[in-house]
Amino acid sequence: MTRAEERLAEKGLSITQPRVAILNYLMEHHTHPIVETIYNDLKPELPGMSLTTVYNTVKLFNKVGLIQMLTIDEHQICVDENTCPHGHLLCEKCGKVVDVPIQGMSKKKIIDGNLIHEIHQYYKGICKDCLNSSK
Amino acid sequence: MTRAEERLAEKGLSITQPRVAILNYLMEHHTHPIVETIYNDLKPELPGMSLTTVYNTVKLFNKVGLIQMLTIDEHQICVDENTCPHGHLLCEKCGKVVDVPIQGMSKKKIIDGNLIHEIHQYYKGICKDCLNSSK
DNA sequence: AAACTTTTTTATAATCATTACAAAAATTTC
DNA sequence: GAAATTTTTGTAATGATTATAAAAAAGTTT
Repeated sequence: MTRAEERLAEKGLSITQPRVAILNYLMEHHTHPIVETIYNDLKPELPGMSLTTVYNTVKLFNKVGLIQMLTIDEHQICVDENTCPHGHLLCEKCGKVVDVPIQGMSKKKIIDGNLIHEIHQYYKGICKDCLNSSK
Repeated sequence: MTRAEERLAEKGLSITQPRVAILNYLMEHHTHPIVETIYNDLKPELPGMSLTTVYNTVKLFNKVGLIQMLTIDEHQICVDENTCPHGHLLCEKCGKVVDVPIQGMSKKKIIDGNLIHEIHQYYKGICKDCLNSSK
Protein backbone atom coordinates (compact mmCIF):
# COMPACT_ATOMS: atom_id res chain seq x y z
CA MET A 1 0.00 0.00 0.00
CA THR A 2 1.41 3.33 -1.01
CA ARG A 3 1.34 6.35 1.30
CA ALA A 4 -1.47 7.87 -0.76
CA GLU A 5 -3.50 4.69 -0.52
CA GLU A 6 -2.95 4.59 3.22
CA ARG A 7 -4.17 8.14 3.58
CA LEU A 8 -7.31 7.40 1.57
CA ALA A 9 -7.97 4.32 3.70
CA GLU A 10 -7.48 6.28 6.92
CA LYS A 11 -10.29 8.56 5.82
CA GLY A 12 -12.52 5.65 4.95
CA LEU A 13 -12.39 6.37 1.23
CA SER A 14 -12.22 3.58 -1.26
CA ILE A 15 -9.05 3.42 -3.29
CA THR A 16 -9.52 4.24 -6.94
CA GLN A 17 -7.12 5.15 -9.71
CA PRO A 18 -8.14 8.81 -9.99
CA ARG A 19 -8.06 9.34 -6.23
CA VAL A 20 -4.62 7.82 -5.84
CA ALA A 21 -3.27 9.76 -8.81
CA ILE A 22 -4.71 13.08 -7.62
CA LEU A 23 -3.54 12.63 -4.05
CA ASN A 24 -0.07 11.59 -5.19
CA TYR A 25 0.08 14.58 -7.46
CA LEU A 26 -0.84 16.90 -4.59
CA MET A 27 1.66 15.25 -2.25
CA GLU A 28 4.41 15.86 -4.81
CA HIS A 29 3.43 19.35 -5.95
CA HIS A 30 3.14 21.96 -3.26
CA THR A 31 2.44 24.64 -5.82
CA HIS A 32 -1.21 25.26 -4.89
CA PRO A 33 -2.45 24.17 -8.30
CA ILE A 34 -5.87 24.98 -9.63
CA VAL A 35 -8.11 22.07 -10.60
CA GLU A 36 -7.41 22.48 -14.29
CA THR A 37 -3.66 22.27 -13.74
CA ILE A 38 -4.06 19.01 -11.86
CA TYR A 39 -6.23 17.72 -14.66
CA ASN A 40 -3.81 18.74 -17.40
CA ASP A 41 -0.73 17.45 -15.61
CA LEU A 42 -2.32 14.07 -14.96
CA LYS A 43 -3.57 13.67 -18.51
CA PRO A 44 -0.53 11.71 -19.75
CA GLU A 45 -0.82 9.31 -16.83
CA LEU A 46 -4.62 8.99 -16.85
CA PRO A 47 -5.88 10.03 -20.29
CA GLY A 48 -9.40 8.89 -19.53
CA MET A 49 -9.95 10.95 -16.39
CA SER A 50 -12.46 13.75 -16.70
CA LEU A 51 -12.22 17.27 -15.37
CA THR A 52 -15.40 16.65 -13.40
CA THR A 53 -13.68 13.86 -11.53
CA VAL A 54 -10.90 16.18 -10.45
CA TYR A 55 -13.46 18.69 -9.20
CA ASN A 56 -15.42 16.01 -7.35
CA THR A 57 -12.33 14.43 -5.88
CA VAL A 58 -10.86 17.71 -4.70
CA LYS A 59 -14.15 18.57 -3.03
CA LEU A 60 -14.26 15.16 -1.40
CA PHE A 61 -10.67 15.43 -0.18
CA ASN A 62 -11.46 18.84 1.24
CA LYS A 63 -14.50 17.53 3.08
CA VAL A 64 -12.59 14.74 4.79
CA GLY A 65 -9.66 17.00 5.59
CA LEU A 66 -7.03 15.54 3.26
CA ILE A 67 -6.48 18.92 1.65
CA GLN A 68 -7.49 22.56 1.87
CA MET A 69 -9.26 24.56 -0.81
CA LEU A 70 -7.98 28.13 -0.95
CA THR A 71 -10.14 31.05 -2.04
CA ILE A 72 -7.26 33.54 -2.04
CA ASP A 73 -7.58 34.04 -5.79
CA GLU A 74 -10.97 35.43 -6.71
CA HIS A 75 -10.81 33.76 -10.10
CA GLN A 76 -10.25 30.16 -9.17
CA ILE A 77 -9.81 27.73 -6.35
CA CYS A 78 -6.32 26.56 -5.42
CA VAL A 79 -5.61 23.24 -3.78
CA ASP A 80 -3.17 22.79 -0.91
CA GLU A 81 -2.23 19.38 0.38
CA ASN A 82 -0.54 20.87 3.44
CA THR A 83 -3.25 21.11 6.09
CA CYS A 84 -0.93 22.30 8.86
CA PRO A 85 -1.68 25.92 9.82
CA HIS A 86 0.12 28.31 7.51
CA GLY A 87 -0.71 31.44 5.59
CA HIS A 88 -0.68 32.17 1.87
CA LEU A 89 0.45 35.07 -0.22
CA LEU A 90 -0.90 35.75 -3.69
CA CYS A 91 1.81 37.55 -5.61
CA GLU A 92 0.42 40.49 -7.54
CA LYS A 93 3.27 40.23 -10.01
CA CYS A 94 3.69 36.57 -10.92
CA GLY A 95 0.30 35.36 -9.75
CA LYS A 96 1.74 32.48 -7.76
CA VAL A 97 0.41 31.46 -4.37
CA VAL A 98 3.26 30.93 -1.92
CA ASP A 99 3.35 29.67 1.65
CA VAL A 100 3.93 32.17 4.41
CA PRO A 101 4.57 31.36 8.06
CA ILE A 102 1.41 32.00 9.98
CA GLN A 103 1.39 35.18 12.03
CA GLY A 104 0.25 34.80 15.62
CA MET A 105 -3.06 33.20 14.83
CA SER A 106 -5.01 31.94 17.75
CA LYS A 107 -6.07 28.34 18.00
CA LYS A 108 -9.27 29.29 19.77
CA LYS A 109 -12.31 27.27 18.93
CA ILE A 110 -14.62 30.12 19.92
CA ILE A 111 -13.96 33.71 18.90
CA ASP A 112 -16.39 36.39 20.00
CA GLY A 113 -19.09 33.78 20.46
CA ASN A 114 -18.65 32.23 17.02
CA LEU A 115 -17.61 28.60 16.58
CA ILE A 116 -14.50 28.28 14.41
CA HIS A 117 -13.94 25.30 12.13
CA GLU A 118 -11.41 26.60 9.62
CA ILE A 119 -8.90 29.40 9.49
CA HIS A 120 -7.47 31.05 6.41
CA GLN A 121 -4.81 33.72 6.48
CA TYR A 122 -4.34 35.36 3.12
CA TYR A 123 -1.94 38.06 2.03
CA LYS A 124 -1.63 39.99 -1.21
CA GLY A 125 1.66 41.53 -2.18
CA ILE A 126 4.91 40.74 -3.96
CA CYS A 127 6.61 37.44 -3.34
CA LYS A 128 10.24 37.02 -2.32
CA ASP A 129 11.28 35.76 -5.75
CA CYS A 130 9.75 38.68 -7.63
CA LEU A 131 11.30 41.15 -5.20
CA ASN A 132 14.74 39.64 -5.72
CA SER A 133 14.53 39.29 -9.47
CA SER A 134 13.57 42.94 -9.92
CA LYS A 135 16.73 44.17 -8.21
CA MET B 1 -21.18 67.96 0.10
CA THR B 2 -22.26 64.69 1.66
CA ARG B 3 -19.85 62.42 3.46
CA ALA B 4 -19.87 59.98 0.54
CA GLU B 5 -19.09 62.78 -1.88
CA GLU B 6 -16.25 63.93 0.33
CA ARG B 7 -14.76 60.47 0.40
CA LEU B 8 -14.93 60.19 -3.39
CA ALA B 9 -13.27 63.58 -3.74
CA GLU B 10 -10.52 62.63 -1.29
CA LYS B 11 -9.64 59.75 -3.58
CA GLY B 12 -9.64 62.00 -6.62
CA LEU B 13 -12.73 60.34 -8.08
CA SER B 14 -15.34 62.37 -9.86
CA ILE B 15 -18.71 62.47 -8.19
CA THR B 16 -21.41 60.66 -10.11
CA GLN B 17 -24.86 59.43 -9.17
CA PRO B 18 -24.01 55.72 -9.22
CA ARG B 19 -20.80 56.18 -7.23
CA VAL B 20 -22.51 58.25 -4.56
CA ALA B 21 -25.42 55.83 -4.33
CA ILE B 22 -23.18 52.76 -4.10
CA LEU B 23 -20.84 54.29 -1.54
CA ASN B 24 -23.76 55.50 0.55
CA TYR B 25 -25.30 52.07 0.39
CA LEU B 26 -22.08 50.47 1.57
CA MET B 27 -21.68 53.03 4.35
CA GLU B 28 -25.17 52.18 5.58
CA HIS B 29 -25.09 48.41 5.15
CA HIS B 30 -22.29 46.57 6.88
CA THR B 31 -23.68 43.25 5.74
CA HIS B 32 -20.89 42.34 3.28
CA PRO B 33 -23.28 42.32 0.33
CA ILE B 34 -22.50 40.72 -2.98
CA VAL B 35 -22.60 42.90 -6.07
CA GLU B 36 -25.98 41.66 -7.13
CA THR B 37 -27.50 42.56 -3.77
CA ILE B 38 -26.20 46.10 -4.05
CA TYR B 39 -27.62 46.27 -7.56
CA ASN B 40 -31.03 44.96 -6.55
CA ASP B 41 -31.33 47.09 -3.43
CA LEU B 42 -30.46 50.26 -5.35
CA LYS B 43 -32.86 49.54 -8.18
CA PRO B 44 -35.78 51.54 -6.73
CA GLU B 45 -33.51 54.54 -6.21
CA LEU B 46 -31.60 54.29 -9.50
CA PRO B 47 -33.69 52.23 -11.90
CA GLY B 48 -31.39 52.96 -14.81
CA MET B 49 -28.18 51.74 -13.24
CA SER B 50 -26.70 48.62 -14.77
CA LEU B 51 -25.16 45.64 -13.02
CA THR B 52 -21.94 46.28 -14.92
CA THR B 53 -21.68 49.69 -13.31
CA VAL B 54 -21.87 48.15 -9.86
CA TYR B 55 -19.12 45.70 -10.76
CA ASN B 56 -16.93 48.45 -12.21
CA THR B 57 -17.54 50.79 -9.32
CA VAL B 58 -16.82 48.19 -6.67
CA LYS B 59 -13.58 47.32 -8.43
CA LEU B 60 -12.64 50.97 -8.62
CA PHE B 61 -13.45 51.56 -4.95
CA ASN B 62 -11.34 48.56 -4.06
CA LYS B 63 -8.40 49.85 -6.08
CA VAL B 64 -8.38 53.25 -4.38
CA GLY B 65 -8.90 51.72 -0.95
CA LEU B 66 -12.44 52.89 -0.24
CA ILE B 67 -13.59 49.32 0.34
CA GLN B 68 -12.34 45.75 0.54
CA MET B 69 -13.37 42.89 -1.70
CA LEU B 70 -13.63 39.63 0.23
CA THR B 71 -12.99 36.24 -1.34
CA ILE B 72 -14.14 34.30 1.71
CA ASP B 73 -17.03 32.79 -0.21
CA GLU B 74 -15.83 30.74 -3.15
CA HIS B 75 -19.00 31.47 -5.07
CA GLN B 76 -19.04 35.24 -5.08
CA ILE B 77 -17.25 38.34 -3.98
CA CYS B 78 -18.49 40.22 -0.92
CA VAL B 79 -17.97 43.91 -0.42
CA ASP B 80 -16.89 45.45 2.88
CA GLU B 81 -16.81 49.18 3.43
CA ASN B 82 -14.89 48.81 6.68
CA THR B 83 -11.22 48.85 5.73
CA CYS B 84 -9.94 48.77 9.31
CA PRO B 85 -8.22 45.46 10.08
CA HIS B 86 -10.73 42.84 11.10
CA GLY B 87 -11.46 39.24 10.30
CA HIS B 88 -14.50 37.59 8.75
CA LEU B 89 -16.41 34.44 9.44
CA LEU B 90 -18.50 32.68 6.84
CA CYS B 91 -21.28 30.86 8.67
CA GLU B 92 -21.74 27.35 7.34
CA LYS B 93 -25.34 27.37 8.52
CA CYS B 94 -26.87 30.70 7.47
CA GLY B 95 -24.28 31.66 4.85
CA LYS B 96 -23.79 35.14 6.27
CA VAL B 97 -20.39 36.80 6.50
CA VAL B 98 -19.91 38.35 9.93
CA ASP B 99 -17.14 40.50 11.38
CA VAL B 100 -14.77 38.91 13.83
CA PRO B 101 -12.15 40.72 15.90
CA ILE B 102 -8.78 40.12 14.34
CA GLN B 103 -6.59 37.63 16.14
CA GLY B 104 -3.01 38.73 16.73
CA MET B 105 -2.22 39.50 13.16
CA SER B 106 1.07 41.20 12.62
CA LYS B 107 1.27 44.56 10.90
CA LYS B 108 4.60 43.68 9.34
CA LYS B 109 5.20 44.96 5.86
CA ILE B 110 7.68 42.17 5.15
CA ILE B 111 6.99 38.57 6.14
CA ASP B 112 9.56 35.93 5.32
CA GLY B 113 11.01 38.14 2.59
CA ASN B 114 7.65 38.81 0.92
CA LEU B 115 6.20 42.30 0.65
CA ILE B 116 2.72 42.52 2.14
CA HIS B 117 0.06 44.85 0.75
CA GLU B 118 -3.17 43.34 2.00
CA ILE B 119 -4.20 41.02 4.78
CA HIS B 120 -7.30 38.84 4.95
CA GLN B 121 -8.24 36.69 7.90
CA TYR B 122 -11.08 34.32 7.10
CA TYR B 123 -12.84 31.82 9.30
CA LYS B 124 -15.44 29.19 8.52
CA GLY B 125 -17.73 27.95 11.21
CA ILE B 126 -21.03 28.71 12.89
CA CYS B 127 -21.89 32.27 13.77
CA LYS B 128 -22.99 33.45 17.18
CA ASP B 129 -26.61 33.94 16.08
CA CYS B 130 -26.97 30.43 14.65
CA LEU B 131 -25.36 28.93 17.75
CA ASN B 132 -27.83 30.73 20.00
CA SER B 133 -30.92 30.05 17.93
CA SER B 134 -30.25 26.30 17.86
CA LYS B 135 -30.26 26.06 21.66
C1' DA C 1 -22.67 78.47 -22.00
C1' DA C 2 -21.85 76.08 -26.63
C1' DA C 3 -18.36 73.01 -28.52
C1' DC C 4 -14.95 69.72 -27.62
C1' DT C 5 -12.57 66.19 -25.00
C1' DT C 6 -12.48 62.86 -21.61
C1' DT C 7 -14.62 59.92 -18.44
C1' DT C 8 -18.37 57.14 -17.05
C1' DT C 9 -22.27 54.33 -17.85
C1' DT C 10 -25.21 51.29 -20.35
C1' DA C 11 -26.71 47.11 -22.71
C1' DT C 12 -25.54 43.13 -24.65
C1' DA C 13 -22.83 39.34 -25.54
C1' DA C 14 -19.00 36.53 -24.29
C1' DT C 15 -16.09 33.99 -21.07
C1' DC C 16 -14.96 30.63 -18.07
C1' DA C 17 -14.88 28.24 -13.59
C1' DT C 18 -17.88 25.20 -11.52
C1' DT C 19 -21.94 22.13 -11.07
C1' DA C 20 -25.93 19.05 -12.50
C1' DC C 21 -27.24 14.98 -14.42
C1' DA C 22 -27.85 10.54 -16.36
C1' DA C 23 -25.44 6.76 -18.33
C1' DA C 24 -21.35 3.78 -18.08
C1' DA C 25 -17.71 1.75 -15.50
C1' DA C 26 -15.53 0.24 -11.47
C1' DT C 27 -15.73 -1.40 -6.91
C1' DT C 28 -17.73 -3.70 -3.05
C1' DT C 29 -20.85 -6.96 -1.04
C1' DC C 30 -23.04 -11.18 -0.63
C1' DG D 1 -19.17 -13.97 -9.75
C1' DA D 2 -23.82 -11.73 -9.91
C1' DA D 3 -26.20 -7.97 -7.64
C1' DA D 4 -25.93 -3.64 -5.27
C1' DT D 5 -23.47 0.37 -4.47
C1' DT D 6 -20.19 3.75 -5.43
C1' DT D 7 -17.44 6.23 -8.60
C1' DT D 8 -16.48 8.17 -12.94
C1' DT D 9 -17.51 10.00 -17.37
C1' DG D 10 -19.26 13.21 -20.89
C1' DT D 11 -22.07 16.65 -21.88
C1' DA D 12 -24.85 20.37 -21.01
C1' DA D 13 -26.25 23.94 -17.88
C1' DT D 14 -25.40 27.56 -14.56
C1' DG D 15 -24.07 31.81 -13.03
C1' DA D 16 -20.64 35.20 -11.62
C1' DT D 17 -17.76 38.24 -13.90
C1' DT D 18 -15.73 40.67 -17.91
C1' DA D 19 -15.32 42.65 -22.74
C1' DT D 20 -16.95 45.80 -25.88
C1' DA D 21 -18.81 49.46 -28.35
C1' DA D 22 -22.20 52.95 -28.31
C1' DA D 23 -24.60 56.45 -25.52
C1' DA D 24 -24.60 59.64 -21.79
C1' DA D 25 -22.54 62.47 -18.47
C1' DA D 26 -18.91 65.26 -16.70
C1' DG D 27 -15.10 68.27 -17.19
C1' DT D 28 -12.59 71.80 -20.07
C1' DT D 29 -11.82 75.49 -23.14
C1' DT D 30 -12.84 79.50 -25.09
